[in-house]
Amino acid sequence: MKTDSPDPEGLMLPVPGVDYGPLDGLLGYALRRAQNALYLDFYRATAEWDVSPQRFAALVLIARNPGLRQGLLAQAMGLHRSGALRLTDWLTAQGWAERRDAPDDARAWGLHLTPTGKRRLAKLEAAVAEHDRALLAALGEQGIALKAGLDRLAWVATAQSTAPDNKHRRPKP
Amino acid sequence: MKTDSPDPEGLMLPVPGVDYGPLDGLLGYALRRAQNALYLDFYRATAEWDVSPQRFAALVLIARNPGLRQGLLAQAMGLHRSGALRLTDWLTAQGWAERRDAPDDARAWGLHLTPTGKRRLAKLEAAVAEHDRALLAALGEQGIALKAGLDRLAWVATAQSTAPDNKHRRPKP
DNA sequence: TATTGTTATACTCTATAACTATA
DNA sequence: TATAGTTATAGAGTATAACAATA
Repeated sequence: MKTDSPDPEGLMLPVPGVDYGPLDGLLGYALRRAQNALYLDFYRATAEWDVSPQRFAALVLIARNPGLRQGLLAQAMGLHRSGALRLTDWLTAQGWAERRDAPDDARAWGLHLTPTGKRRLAKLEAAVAEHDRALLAALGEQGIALKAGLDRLAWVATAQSTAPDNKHRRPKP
Repeated sequence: MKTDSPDPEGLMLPVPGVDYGPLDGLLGYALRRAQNALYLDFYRATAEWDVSPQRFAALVLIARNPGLRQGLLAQAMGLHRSGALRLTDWLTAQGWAERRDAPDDARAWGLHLTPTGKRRLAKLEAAVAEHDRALLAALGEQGIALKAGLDRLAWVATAQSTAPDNKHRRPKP
């Protein structure tokens, strides 16, 4: 018998012969498909750094806000404190970032990139920017409109779910 | 001392005073922010059914393609076989769906909604459709363009990452 | 009394690998 | 020999809860 070979997982391609019903018309499903594709493409474009999109975002935030607190990082990324801790642990273990004492609060850390991290991030940022440019180029003028539409959608959906007459229900508390 | 109360996690709101650097300009980051917001809003709008967006998609696929194989479900959703198994386990355990013998292949299952599942899905689909309509309404004519842009982006990003001159590297194999 | 970060723990999601029973 | 599904396991990711040190 043949031992299972790894399948090319993750590609959320439309399967011929399968009826997607209302999914094809939903904004939310289109968003998921797009994010799935973009996620895989991000990995391809940044393979040599082995950094997930989320970790990339954390690196940029630390780089642009030297001394950033873990708590603020969590808030900016929509994470729990403990999530920011794990994230920071990984970044420090990989040599990207380091914790230094915060000058004004003995409880807190200030997060900083290491010199190595700065050097690596410069190249990684360039690769990500190039990746994004390639996508925008392929989309043409639709790309600009898309970006604007996404920014607005984030705003609208947030307004909708935090409207005062709506019950808040977080996923699986 | 006060025992920790659960924080309102998951909202990826821009934090005042934090510099997001290049993130604000990236298509990929805009996509992530939008999906984050939409995800939370989906949960709010469908709270009484306790079904995630992904499980909702599975239900629709089974409903529109009675007798669907687990393997095809996996393919359509970009999952591994074992992922479709877990998903199906959950759907059957909750009374949404059931496995029946496939008429033409003794190895395979045919997936079907239960009568209860059909009844529940009708209402859930209506709630999701209404949720989507509300978003589109709030976006105005930008919404139509956004939907089209997302469809195209999924296509473009897929083409980019599956181009013959690009190395395939799946995330963390 | 509240906040920052930590530890310990648990649950979800999703993958890999090896297995079975069919084909 | 290949395919459909299963089992067992492992690794992310992210949450909760209780805690220490500091504010």
